[in-house]
Amino acid sequence: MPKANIKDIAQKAGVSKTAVSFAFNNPSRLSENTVKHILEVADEMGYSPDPVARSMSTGKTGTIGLLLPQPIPEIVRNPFFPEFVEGIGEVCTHSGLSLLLVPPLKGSIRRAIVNAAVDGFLTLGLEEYKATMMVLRQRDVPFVTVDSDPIEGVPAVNVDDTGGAQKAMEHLLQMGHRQITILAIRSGKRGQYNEYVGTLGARIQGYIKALEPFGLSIDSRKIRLVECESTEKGGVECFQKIWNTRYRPTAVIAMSDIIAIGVMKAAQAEGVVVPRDLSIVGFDDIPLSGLLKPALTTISQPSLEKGDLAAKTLVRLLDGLIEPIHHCLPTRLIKRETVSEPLEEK
Amino acid sequence: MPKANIKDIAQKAGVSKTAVSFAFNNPSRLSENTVKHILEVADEMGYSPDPVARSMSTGKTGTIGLLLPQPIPEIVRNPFFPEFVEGIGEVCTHSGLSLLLVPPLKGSIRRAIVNAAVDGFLTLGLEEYKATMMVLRQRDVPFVTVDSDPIEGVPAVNVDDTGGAQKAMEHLLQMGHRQITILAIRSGKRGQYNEYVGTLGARIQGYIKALEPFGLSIDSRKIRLVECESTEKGGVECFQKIWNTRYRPTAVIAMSDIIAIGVMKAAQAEGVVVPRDLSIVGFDDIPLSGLLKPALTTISQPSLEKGDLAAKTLVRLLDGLIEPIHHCLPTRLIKRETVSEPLEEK
DNA sequence: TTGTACGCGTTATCAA
DNA sequence: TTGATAACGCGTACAA
Repeated sequence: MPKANIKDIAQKAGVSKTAVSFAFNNPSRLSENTVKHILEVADEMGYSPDPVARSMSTGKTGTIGLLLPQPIPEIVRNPFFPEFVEGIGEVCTHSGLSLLLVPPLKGSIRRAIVNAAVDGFLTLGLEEYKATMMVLRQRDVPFVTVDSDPIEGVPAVNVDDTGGAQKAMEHLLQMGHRQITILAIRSGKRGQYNEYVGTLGARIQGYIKALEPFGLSIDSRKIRLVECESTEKGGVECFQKIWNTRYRPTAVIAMSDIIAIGVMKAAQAEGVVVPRDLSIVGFDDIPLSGLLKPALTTISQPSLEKGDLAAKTLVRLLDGLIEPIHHCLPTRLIKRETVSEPLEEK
Repeated sequence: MPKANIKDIAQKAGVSKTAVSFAFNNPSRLSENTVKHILEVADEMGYSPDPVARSMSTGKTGTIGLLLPQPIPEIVRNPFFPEFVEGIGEVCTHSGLSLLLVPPLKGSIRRAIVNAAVDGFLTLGLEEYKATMMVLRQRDVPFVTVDSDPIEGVPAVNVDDTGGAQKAMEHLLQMGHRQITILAIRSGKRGQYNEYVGTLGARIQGYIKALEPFGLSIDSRKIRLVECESTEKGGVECFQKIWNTRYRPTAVIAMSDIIAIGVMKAAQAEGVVVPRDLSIVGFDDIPLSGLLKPALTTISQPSLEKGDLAAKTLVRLLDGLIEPIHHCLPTRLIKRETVSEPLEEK
C-alpha cells in the first residue's frame, strides 16, 4: 500500500483535508477533541505531511544551499572547511534550517543551481562568478557570496586577503629576505597573475603592495611566482622545483598552509633546516599549523566567523531585511617558528 | 514581476505547457525548431523549472539526507567527519546527488526526518535508534544506518568496533599492563556500561572480551571506567581525575583519539612522560594522531570507505535493488609510540 | 469547520 | 511525428 496522504487521513477521521492540515500546523483553530482525534488517526496510519508538497504550498523549504565550486570530496579535504561549516551550522541551529551541500551537477554549476530546492544560497569561492551570479539572479533566490570579488548590489562576505598577504610579505621583507618565491594556488591562469580573481587576486595584490616600498615587484629577478596545487603533495613537488634552481630563494610564501606544510616536509626530508636555510610562511592558519615542529608562521583568517556571518546575512535576507552589503573580516599575522633572517645576504 | 513559470513561457512561445516541459526534459519528442524556439524564449525570460514543483511531479529530489544526532557545529568538530563525508561525496559526484545535512529540528530528530525533502537517508550514530527507525519507516523512504546497532531488515554499515577495541586492550595487556583506565565517551548512562548501545556498546564488548582471558573484568579493582566528553578538554579533565587517585593506572585506553590527545597533553604538562609513566591508546586514528610527539597508538577505522559504502548502498536502494543487509568494515591496531611496558609491576 | 481554488510541472492519453 | 488537453501529486489559503 502506498503511503497515506492527507486525504486518506481526512476520510478515516471523518473530517476535511483542511482540518487535518490545521491539526498539524494550527491546532488552535480546531477543537481539542478534533485535533486529538485527527492526530491519533494520523499516527495510526503513519502519516506525516509530505515535505515537498508542503514546500510547494508554503514556498519555503527550510533549507539553505552551500554552492560549491568543486565536487564534495575535494571541498571537504580543505582543512578550513569544517570551521566554516561550523559557523554556518550555528545559524542553522538557531533558525531551524538544514544545510544542503550543492556541488556542480554533471560538471555544471548552473545545473546545480536551478535544481536545488533551497530558500537561499551561500556561494563559496566561485571562479566564474559573473556567469554564476546571473543564474542565481534568474533563479530569484537570495544569496550571499563568500570569498568572491564583491559585486555591486550583491551581499558579500570576505576576509581581508590583501591585507593578510601584505602582512605576510612585509614580515619576510622586514626580516631581510629579498629572494622570495611565491607559491600561488593553481588557477588555470598559468601564472598570469594579473588575471587572477577572487581570493587569489586579492592575495597577489597584497604581495605586490608589500614589495613596492622595497623597490621590488613580482617581475623582479629575485621574486618568483610558481603555481602549485593546493595540497601537501603540491607543496612537496614545488619544493623540488624551486630548490634546484639558480635563484634559490631564502624564503617561500605560500597561498595556503597546506602548500607550506608540503614544502616544509620536503625541505626537512632533504636536510634543509627550516627556518635557518629556508623561511616559510603560509596562509589560513589551519589547526595543524600550530602543532608542527617548527610551528608554521602564517596568516590566520576567521573561518568560523566567516561562515557565521554569511549565514546570518542570508537569514536576514530571507526574512526580507535589506542588508549592509559588503562585509570584510580581518586577517592577522601569526608569528611562529618558520621565519628567521636569511643566512647570508647576496 | 514575479518569476516566470512554465505557463508564461508556453504563452510567449505560442505552445503548450507540455511542449515547454518536453523542451527541457525530452527534447527528442519535439521538432528541433520548436525546442530551439522554446529554449530561447525561456532563456530570455530567465525561466527554469521550479525544483520543488518538479520534485512534486517526479517524486524525486536528487538529494540524499545525512541524518545527524546532534547540531551541525558539534558534528563537524568531529575530526573524522570530513573523511566520512568525502566518502559520501564521491558517490554524490557519480550519481549527481546533493547532500543535505539534517540536524535535529528544534531538538527533535523526528521533526527533522519528516521535514527533509530527500530521496533517502543515511543515519549517523543514532542513539535513540529504535524510535528513530520507526519514524524513518513511516516516512517510507530508503535509509541505511551507519554506526548503529544493526537491526533486522535494515541495511547497515558499521566498522568492527568490538574487534578494534579488543585489539587495543589486548595490546595493553600483552605489554604487561594490568591497571588500566577506560575512558568512555560520555553517554548519559553515567557509567552503566552494560546499558551502552551502538558504537559505545560495541567497544565495551571488545574491552571485556580482551580482559576475560586475563581473568580481569571492568568491575575488577584494577580496571576502571570513566566517562568523558569526547573533546580534548574532556581528556584533559579526565587526566586530572585519574592521576590523583589511589589506583593510578599504568595505561589509559580511550574511546576516541581526541580524548587520548587531551590526556596526553595534560600528562605532559604535568611532567608525566608518555609512554614511560603512562601508556595511552586511542580510537579512530584521526589525521592528527600520527603527527603528535609521541605519535599516538590507536585503532584506525576506514571512515572514508564507511561513507562511500553507506552512500553506495543507499543509491542501490534508491534504484530499487535489494541489498545485502549488514556491512562491517575492518579496524586495525596502529602501533605507534604511546604504549610501552609499565614501569613497575605492582 | 468545510469546500474549493491554487501553486507548478510532469506525464498519460488523445488529436491532427 | 508533433503537439495539446487534462489529470495528477499534496498541502495550504481563503471565502463561506
